[in-house]
Amino acid sequence: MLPWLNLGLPRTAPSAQTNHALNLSSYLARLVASGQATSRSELARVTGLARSTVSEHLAPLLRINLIAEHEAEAGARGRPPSVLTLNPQAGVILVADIGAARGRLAIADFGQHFLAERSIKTDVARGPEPVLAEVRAEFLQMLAEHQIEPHNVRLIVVGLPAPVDFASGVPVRPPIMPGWDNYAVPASFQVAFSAPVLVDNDVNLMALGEARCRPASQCPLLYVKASTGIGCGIVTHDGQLHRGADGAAGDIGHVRVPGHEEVCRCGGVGCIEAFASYAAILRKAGGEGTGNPAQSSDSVDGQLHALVRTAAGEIGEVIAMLVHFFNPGVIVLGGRMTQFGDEMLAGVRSVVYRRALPLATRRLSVELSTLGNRAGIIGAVVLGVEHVLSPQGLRALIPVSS
Amino acid sequence: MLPWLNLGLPRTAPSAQTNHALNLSSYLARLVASGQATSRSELARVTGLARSTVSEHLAPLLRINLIAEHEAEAGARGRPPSVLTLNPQAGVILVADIGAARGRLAIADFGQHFLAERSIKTDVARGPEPVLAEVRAEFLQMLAEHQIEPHNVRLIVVGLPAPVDFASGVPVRPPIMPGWDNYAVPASFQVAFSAPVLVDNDVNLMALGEARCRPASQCPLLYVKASTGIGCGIVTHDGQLHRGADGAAGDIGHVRVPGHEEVCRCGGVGCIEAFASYAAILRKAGGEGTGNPAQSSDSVDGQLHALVRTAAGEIGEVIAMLVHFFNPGVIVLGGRMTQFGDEMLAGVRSVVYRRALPLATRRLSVELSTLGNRAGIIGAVVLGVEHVLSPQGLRALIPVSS
DNA sequence: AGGTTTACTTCGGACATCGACGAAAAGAGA
DNA sequence: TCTCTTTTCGTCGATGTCCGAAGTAAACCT
Repeated sequence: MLPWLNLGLPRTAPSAQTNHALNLSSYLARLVASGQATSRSELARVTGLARSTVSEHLAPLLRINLIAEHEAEAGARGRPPSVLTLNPQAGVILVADIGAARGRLAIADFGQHFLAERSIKTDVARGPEPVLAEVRAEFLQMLAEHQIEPHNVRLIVVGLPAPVDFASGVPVRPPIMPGWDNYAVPASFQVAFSAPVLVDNDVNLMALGEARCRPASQCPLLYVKASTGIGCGIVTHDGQLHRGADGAAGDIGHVRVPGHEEVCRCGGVGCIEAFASYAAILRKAGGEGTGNPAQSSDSVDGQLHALVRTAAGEIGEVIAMLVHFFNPGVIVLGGRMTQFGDEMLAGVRSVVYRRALPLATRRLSVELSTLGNRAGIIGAVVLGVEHVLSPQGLRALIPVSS
Repeated sequence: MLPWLNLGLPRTAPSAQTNHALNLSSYLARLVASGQATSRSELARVTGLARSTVSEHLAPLLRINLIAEHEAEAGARGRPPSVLTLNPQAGVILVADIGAARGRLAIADFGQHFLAERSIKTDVARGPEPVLAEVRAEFLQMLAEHQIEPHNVRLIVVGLPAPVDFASGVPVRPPIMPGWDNYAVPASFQVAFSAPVLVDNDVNLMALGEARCRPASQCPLLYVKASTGIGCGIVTHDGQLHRGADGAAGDIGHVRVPGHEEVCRCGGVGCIEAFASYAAILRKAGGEGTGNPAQSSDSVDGQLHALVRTAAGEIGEVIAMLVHFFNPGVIVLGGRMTQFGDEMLAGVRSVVYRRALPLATRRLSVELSTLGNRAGIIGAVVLGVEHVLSPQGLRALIPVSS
């Protein structure tokens, strides 16, 4: 006799009928957005629904101009379909990937096209107000340059180099951002825009971007970023970001590695990011400061060469452990350390394949990021589009008439 | 301009209408099974559906006798409800938690009551045929003793101390089970029973059992088992088991810890389970063999005391790393190491709370398993009940008439 | 005995989904 | 050029799902 077991129940009953129509509309919109279907007939084929049902649930999306249809150039046999796309005039998403020293801002529409993009200097140590004020100003300027009315902004997505409580959009105990703890980032944007604001950890956004640019079968995916710090983004087998109980998941920079006594900015000793991060390598290589030490691995001098190899190996040790624990399908390496290219990749791979069990590495692939320093804003666009096209997001757009 | 992004889409369209009714019936059945609702009115309140809808979708479940209703003893004001329970006569689930040296078998009904339970000796090194044959024989004997017809067995759930490909039910490259690699465990049971067979890693089942015996808000949950080996089961924030890309997730026994050179049975050097597992401690404590060295921490002599403390600390180091990476809401310690009780708990806790970042440990609780050595069979029953009551499971039971 | 409360069933209406039919718009072939 | 085929799209009735209202049942309270 057991106590009652808490069976794995969804939090909400299926088919509360009020939002069932929204679920279908949302599903259709996401199929169109992902390019898996471009006409009503194709949607019917992909979903298995009747064409009439598809048309019915497409109607509200066309009515609010979220989806546009235009004539297709013919070429096939029968009547040419009316091609469905997300309407570029439906509004834009503002995304900001704020790093410790630099930030990347962009404007995207729901069709996942970048309308504008720029990189700015940020110094998060100055505190939230000046940094966010500059981001807001840059956003307004970018909008003006492209003649986009601010009220056409549907959503703002911000990535921060800190643990973030995603539900409230608030950084929690950031180790490197004095003054940001519990700062209400969404409210800061709502002085200039009326759109909702999503805030997430920057590495989470990069992981999401990489995951969505690959076949879903590669999940679970681990994105490891090595720049000033070392962090990790986790995408589970069903494509969801794993943020952990407190939004602190993936914070592997302060894992202790043996044999190193460097003092870390977190106050601890022997943290991997105190030894193997890009910043630490620069320090050891002779304090070249902000200079760019390596454009390609050919120009790496001997000492730097050795430092990168050792650091990559230590990172590989940690990754090998994560492979044991999490057994991902693919590991993507990102951050400024990937400037060292094959040096970095080989260093990590050799340790991972040597250390981890054959079963977990048999089909594992370890790769460099294909998105480079745009992974953050791409992931932010993904998060934004998925949010707007989610049933909850559509509820805000579709009038309650029906 | 991006390539098309693979937005996070569910693999199947919502509302294919053919199984929509099944979804609702499944949801109702699971609510009844978990004890969250015991009458039609209560179901209506909990789900938000109309009472008539509840009755309608309950009907097929009553018709196939999966759910039974009996008169309630009165006591409240109005008409007493007809109490709904999972019918004990609906059939049984056979569960087996097969360990390296001992196995635990049980018969349970869908109401999550254990009808029979016994422990047997197993020696998995003898290969799959003799071990599974004995399990089958024991099952048949247990059924006979309780006068249960073998054709009333609806499902068989087996836990094995090996990585398992859950979809096919086949162990893959087990490190300690010679001859089991790719052995078709389900087929082995189908010579005696006609029921479907689920096979999973034993630690996964224990993690599932612990997770379901706690409020869902404690997820994500990590279950760490330290016995002959060291393993870990992962339950994500939505209550799902994370099995990894190859079914190898949680295999943390072969994480390397610094400062130890013990040779592990996996062939590596410095694996944590070669140093800090229960078996390793017994070896070091003087090779007492199969004797039971500690019934309570009072009887632990000084040397054993120190060994346990050190081992718990090393396990704590690994757990601290997992906390950094995964940020769980609760960590449950299980396995034979928990015989050392508070000694073990204190050793792990002290390291975890000292090592991990405050953010991730602020609300983290580290606890001993409350289910003890029954966690495996309890988790197996959970997996079985959830499988039978899932929409797919119900489809097999409910005739296609409607 | 009658009122109150709670629980369950039945029934008709509102809505969703489907399949069938027909119209529209292209190319293919006579 | 005209007709046939092909593919797409819209419309309409049939079927099934879900809801709310009304009615019935079974307890307790006064």
